[in-house]
Amino acid sequence: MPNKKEKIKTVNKKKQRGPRVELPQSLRGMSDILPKDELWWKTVWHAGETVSELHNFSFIETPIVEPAALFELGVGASTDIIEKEMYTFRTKGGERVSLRPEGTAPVMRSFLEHHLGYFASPLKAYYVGPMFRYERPQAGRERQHHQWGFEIIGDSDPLYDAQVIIIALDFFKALKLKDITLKINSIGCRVCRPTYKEKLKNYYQSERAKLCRDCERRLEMNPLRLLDCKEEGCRLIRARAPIILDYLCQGCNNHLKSVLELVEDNSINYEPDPYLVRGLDYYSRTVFELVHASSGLALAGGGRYDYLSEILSGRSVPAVGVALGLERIIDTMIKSGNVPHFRTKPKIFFTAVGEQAKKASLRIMSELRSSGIVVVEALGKKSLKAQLKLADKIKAPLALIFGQREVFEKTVIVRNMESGAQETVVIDRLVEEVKKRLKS
RNA sequence: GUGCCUAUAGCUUAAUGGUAAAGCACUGCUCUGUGGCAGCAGACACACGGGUUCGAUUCCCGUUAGGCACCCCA
Repeated sequence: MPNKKEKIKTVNKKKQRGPRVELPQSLRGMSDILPKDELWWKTVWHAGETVSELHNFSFIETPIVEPAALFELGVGASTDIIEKEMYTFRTKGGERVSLRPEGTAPVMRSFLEHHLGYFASPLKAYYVGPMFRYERPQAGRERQHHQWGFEIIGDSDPLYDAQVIIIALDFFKALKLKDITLKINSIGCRVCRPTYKEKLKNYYQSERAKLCRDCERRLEMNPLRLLDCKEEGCRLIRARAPIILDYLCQGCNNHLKSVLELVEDNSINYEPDPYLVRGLDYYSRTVFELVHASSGLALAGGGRYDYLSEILSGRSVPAVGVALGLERIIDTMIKSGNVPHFRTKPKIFFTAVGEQAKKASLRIMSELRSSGIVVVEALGKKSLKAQLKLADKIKAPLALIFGQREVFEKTVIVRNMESGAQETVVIDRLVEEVKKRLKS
């Protein structure tokens, strides 16, 4: 006997194993969003839609691929994002194109290309979609990630700086995400920033011998980044470094003051951070990050970009915006014990036994669905037992049982899954009866 | 791009220089038209490639992917 069994086993195994093929995997740093995370993503999308509507932001969507020059000009050719992290390639037609590393430059491009200033002034628009950066993945960093962004284009009033901060915080509030701190700074304008940069460079030059190796490099490449170094020695040097606030011009100073006043007026928990500098060239004046307390991760970042339009088109259009990192937000919510609070409709489970019943059931399910009832089935399963097991698994409040007998009687059994009570209902009244039971 | 760590079933984790075990999940049976509980049975894995070896899932190297740090950023 055992011999027989073994023989069959091996035969089956051989049959099942086809030729070995290698499944192409997803690329590094690019992950699938799987059904198990559906509720998280819907929670975020729903919060985003709600907040956008309440603030009257219009929807805009730009292509994922743009001319490489858009970002090289807009974001800044010497920034790390462009220099090392952008996916740039040639198309068959020979154009140099890039996968967008961020959303602001494309929205500005669209604003200028379609003269959206005529649509609304200022234009308030939101976008959501994937962004691409060729980086080494680690916690809170992926090569493809999703951002939800808000832009206000066409006005330089500090009120709008405050508004983008508020809308981002409203987003977090809608997600019930707590412990968010606003880190804020001004990086000045092209009048005052160069002076400060020079001062900073001079100061660090004098301390050069004590700097770490990275900072020696930063001194030449990007002096503002010196302020970011986490080395103990460099931090000590930083403590006595000139800070930009002392070098802001009158205009920038007033602007920052107004923004901070508005932030305080709205009782926003904030921390002025004179060392906050952001890696994109187009920022001017206000820059900020919204940081989650326990992880220290920036969940959103933004600022004013009054020069972007000029760089792209020669026309001066002031603007301010913010972008939220969706993967980081979901990750943070999971880690801080939040639950997805997106509400799905109750699902009722339809079971059918026997060929005839199964054939007739599609029509009945259609009728239920037309009335807005979510119907789940597993008609591929033979036994009623297996079908009811699934009904239990998805926590359906009601199961409908439709078999040979019911086909003839033109009825359906409605089973309350919690109490186990069941009633026979004529098909004509099924929608009505199901609705009645879902309400109570 | 640099450095360190990791890779066993769908998931979480064992063991082993002689091709692998468990829990959860899955399929089915006990129960031919009634879920949750239980029992039983079944299917499913050593990431890929190379080397050392009589023999490698185990040791070594490479590739790929994941984690962490740097760099930078959402």
